[in-house]
Amino acid sequence: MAIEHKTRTQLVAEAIRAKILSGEIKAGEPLRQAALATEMNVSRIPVREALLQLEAEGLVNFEAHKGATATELSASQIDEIFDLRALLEAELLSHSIDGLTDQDLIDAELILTELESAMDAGDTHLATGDLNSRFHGKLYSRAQRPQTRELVDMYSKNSERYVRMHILLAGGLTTAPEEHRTLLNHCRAKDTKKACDFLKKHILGAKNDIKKLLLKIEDEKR
Amino acid sequence: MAIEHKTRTQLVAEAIRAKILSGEIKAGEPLRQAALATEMNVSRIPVREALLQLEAEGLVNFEAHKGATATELSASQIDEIFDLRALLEAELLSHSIDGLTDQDLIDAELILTELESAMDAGDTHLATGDLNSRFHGKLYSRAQRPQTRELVDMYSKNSERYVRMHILLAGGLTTAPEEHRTLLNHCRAKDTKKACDFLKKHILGAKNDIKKLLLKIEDEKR
DNA sequence: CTTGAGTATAATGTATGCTAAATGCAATGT
DNA sequence: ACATTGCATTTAGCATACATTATACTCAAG
Repeated sequence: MAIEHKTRTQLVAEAIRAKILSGEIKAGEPLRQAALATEMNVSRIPVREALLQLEAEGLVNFEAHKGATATELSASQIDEIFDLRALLEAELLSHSIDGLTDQDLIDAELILTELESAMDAGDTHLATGDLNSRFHGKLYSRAQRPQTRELVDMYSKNSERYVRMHILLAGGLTTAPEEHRTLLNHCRAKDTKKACDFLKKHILGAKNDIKKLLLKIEDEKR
Repeated sequence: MAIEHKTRTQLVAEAIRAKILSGEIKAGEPLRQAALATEMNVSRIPVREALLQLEAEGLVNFEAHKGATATELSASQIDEIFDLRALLEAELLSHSIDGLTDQDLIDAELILTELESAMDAGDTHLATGDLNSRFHGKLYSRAQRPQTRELVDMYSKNSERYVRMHILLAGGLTTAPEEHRTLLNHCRAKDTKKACDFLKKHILGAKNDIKKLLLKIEDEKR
């Protein structure tokens, strides 16, 4: 039982990350080192290092002598990221699907029902952020592709805020629940091709919804 | 013409990166902050930040309170990285190929002949590091997929040392030149499917060569 | 009124030094 | 001889202080 000794840098990074993902810090907003430092009772050094880390995660843009801002994803960037996700997640699934145990599939189904009841209850926060990624993650859990997994997690985290925004503004991805069921069934049948193709469609479908919304917002800015 | 004002952090990062890629710093070797700082006549702060950046690039492992080490890629990690490269580079090429101009193709061919004469002259350094990636990069140049491109560049940089090691130890990838020609011809013909499939094979072939070599080395360690 | 140089100010970048954690070694006890 | 505890040394983490860069503002010239 090793107790975790977290460095201030890690704590600060977690705090800022949470703020960005929750929307408390909006896209494009500048992140002042001094302000964050005093707010969290640390010096600017750990703040700087945390920002550097978040830049690697794609949540922050760091420009020399100009400071950091929360990244603002344009419609075209969303487009590309979701294409990447479709590609990478299908790859992961293809390597994982044969290794999925009965228990894994049961677990995935449990997560699904939990997700559905959360959505019925109107809990968009849990429904999108945590449960959704846990469902997908469960399906990828047997892939034994740590680097690919890391990429996928990074991009899904990064697009999470936009998915959530979309659900709030557009009244929810009402198609998602059935799609998840279909995907799960393909996995049960160990039908790799169908499962991966369907997964790609699932992700690209979400992309199109979100992109439409973003384009509308970008237009309205003029 | 804006003059570049590079921060010390950036300079240090470049220096350390070059040392790792050139093999001057070997995989697994610890990177002492104080030593690097005095060596480069800077304080430890820019060194720390540079190491953080390099960690994001996958060239360095950073463990709290224990320090940084140059990453050591196992055979299975090489395996995964090259699979990713095959996937991502094919994706890039598929988005770029239709946009390639005649001039692009001429440029690519010029790079190829330069590469070939460099290899004939036994210049493995130039041949692998720079020219090879410039050839591939030219083919991807019209993709308009900046994030994908960034990933591809990252992974190819990261595996560069292993490719070079392979060339040194195994006497060179003698198949590469003809393969590059074939790939270029498919691009000229705008035959997206053939080109992408061939590119994947090209990358996966290199993977297998390098993996064999790595497995042999890993065995010899016992 | 516009434009441009110069300066003031605020933010980032970096050095120095202190604090705290991890590692190796020695001493002590079994 | 071995394990274990405590100390010393090394190294990383962090705070404070200073240097440098970018930017906004002023004021003068056209």
